[in-house]
Amino acid sequence: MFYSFLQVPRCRFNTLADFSRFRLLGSRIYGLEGGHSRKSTGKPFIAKTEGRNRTTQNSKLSKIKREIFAEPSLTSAAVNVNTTGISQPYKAEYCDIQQMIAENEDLANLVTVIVFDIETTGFSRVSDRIIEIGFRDLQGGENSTFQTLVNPERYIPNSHVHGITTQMVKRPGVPRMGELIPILLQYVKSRQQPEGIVLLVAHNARTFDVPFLYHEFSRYSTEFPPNWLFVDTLPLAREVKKSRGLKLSSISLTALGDFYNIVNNSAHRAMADVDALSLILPKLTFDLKLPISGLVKESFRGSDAINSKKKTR
DNA sequence: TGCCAGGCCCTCTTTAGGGCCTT
Repeated sequence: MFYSFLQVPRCRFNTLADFSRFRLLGSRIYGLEGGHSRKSTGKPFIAKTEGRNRTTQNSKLSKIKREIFAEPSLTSAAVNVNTTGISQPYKAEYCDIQQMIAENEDLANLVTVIVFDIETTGFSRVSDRIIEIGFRDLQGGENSTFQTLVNPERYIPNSHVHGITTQMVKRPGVPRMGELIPILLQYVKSRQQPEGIVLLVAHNARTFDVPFLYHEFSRYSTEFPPNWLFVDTLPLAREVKKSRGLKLSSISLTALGDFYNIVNNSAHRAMADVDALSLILPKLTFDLKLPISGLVKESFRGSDAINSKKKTR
């Protein structure tokens, strides 16, 4: 029997419901069960506490994962990470990751899966800016989610899309990107396993979220940490639709949510979309019979998304 | 003056073009 790493009957991840929350700052709480509001948070900087102590949970999780990934097909031998287009400085680091994976049969214990989403002032990675981010570590535990508005220091022309207004992001306490990056790095670092890798998952990550994030980091002379890998769920959804012959009119996040009966009352708010994708991802990996080693295989570096060129045919 | 995002995928294609997906 084959199961997705996120959808195993034996494995109950206490990540997506029934959690209390810890707020670093702010009063607005987002959750999967209670729906989401487009109203201003007023104090936009929020982290959550979710359920149990993470150490205890990790212990159980590790045991479960050891059971899940005991199958030969899920060992590191199956991992074949594509290094095409990787710049030389990154290549050495990337080889280190490959070596690390190859030397560890217990791959799952090395990988932290974080679903993320951004809201922006528009589609141009060059001229537009990020105005909201949301992150969720699917392992759950304390402070497993991270979300905040971001002050882009400019007018927001597309409030009709996400409900985020210029006034909202100009409030005191809303960080600018330069202030947020160190905190974001610290958040991800706090979630990863020692010497582990992080899979950051987003819908249309390759051509939207990752390039946007990359350019924002570049503006502040910051590079993605070498242990960050990205996964785009758009091609996964495309593959599911193709291989299973699903009658999906679209593979947008909204359409996928509808298809899998996932309620999202605040689409186009970062954390609401993160929560939706957090529920869609297990469905996709299950349908594709994709273990975590498969997700690693599907992953790419941030620099790959920037350096890739349009295919010539 | 005109443009104003860009990469992937599909097909009525491959020496191309249009739709999709993200905000």
